[in-house]
Amino acid sequence: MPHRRLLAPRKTRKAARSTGRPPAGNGDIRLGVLADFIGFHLLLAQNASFRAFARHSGQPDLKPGRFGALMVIHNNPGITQVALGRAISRDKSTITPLVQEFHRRGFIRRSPSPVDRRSITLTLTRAGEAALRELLAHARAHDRQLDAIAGKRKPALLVLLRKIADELG
Amino acid sequence: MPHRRLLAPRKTRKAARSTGRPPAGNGDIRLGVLADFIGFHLLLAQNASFRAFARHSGQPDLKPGRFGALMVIHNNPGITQVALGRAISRDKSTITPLVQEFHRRGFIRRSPSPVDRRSITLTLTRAGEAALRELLAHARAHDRQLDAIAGKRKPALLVLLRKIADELG
DNA sequence: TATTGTTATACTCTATAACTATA
DNA sequence: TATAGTTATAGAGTATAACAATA
Repeated sequence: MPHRRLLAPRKTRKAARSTGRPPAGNGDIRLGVLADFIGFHLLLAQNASFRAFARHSGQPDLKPGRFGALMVIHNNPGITQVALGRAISRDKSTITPLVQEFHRRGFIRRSPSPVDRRSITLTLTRAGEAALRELLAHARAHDRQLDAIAGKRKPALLVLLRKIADELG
Repeated sequence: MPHRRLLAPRKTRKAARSTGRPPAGNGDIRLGVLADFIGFHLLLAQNASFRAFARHSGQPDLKPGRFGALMVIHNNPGITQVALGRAISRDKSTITPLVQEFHRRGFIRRSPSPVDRRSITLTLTRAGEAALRELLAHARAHDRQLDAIAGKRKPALLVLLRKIADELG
């Protein structure tokens, strides 16, 4: 169902990040029919997973959306800004400050496209690759927690999640 | 937010995956090691579920966060603003404009608490219950799609998702 | 002193529209 | 005409801090 954030902000601000958890004390709240909705539990699980990752990633500087962008640049070196925007479903005007931040931090190289002088191609620098590797290490450690919870049901779980993403997307 | 969408919605993804295209011209993006992460698929599934719900809910007027709040008030009539905030993990300063909007639209009644003169208790009006019912109908229809995808594995899926939310939350 | 609700303010993320320089 | 990237601006959602009333 509801694809609404019932429990947690999808990203926490600096102050809230120190605790990393939503305020406690809602134990006596009744959820009603929501309790049987797959979508609702999907939401809760994803939020918990995200919070746990943010808590342990130790990269308070690298904001939520940045990870996916780094990943896409890594896997698609030479991608243009507009293509990056399409890949992560963001408008080009949203990409501009993002790549500016990456550039300021020395994570990417911006080179004029050899084939289209309007375009700028993006590639990760050594520092960018290193930052991504570190994030990936945290992501792997985090996913090992999830693996431990899923146990031998992991393949079945992945199949279901993939089906949901494919058939509903 | 939905959160970080790493993939464009399916319709905008290009099908052509065959010949020698430039490494990254458009939406044909390679995901790399993320592909085996539970957390990543959780994210995609939740985003897809969210988009599908938003697409079919046909309630442009009722903004995202509002549904969960209505639900909580329905299930906990007489709840105070601070308690509502805790239930949906929002600060009380975020709740104020939310309840003001509900009140303006005739969805809730605000009565002074009989036991604590600092508090205001919230209950849904007829109109509020009706609005919630309509949203619920959409939510149910949406979750039936998810049920169809999960099939007889639904109970096992819910168990896993609950475990993830509990142990990581 | 602590808590409830309100207000003032600020920050993040996002988009649209207008602009430029190319195509 | 159309597209790539930048800039200006706006809106939604959230939070912190300070306040008055009350506990």
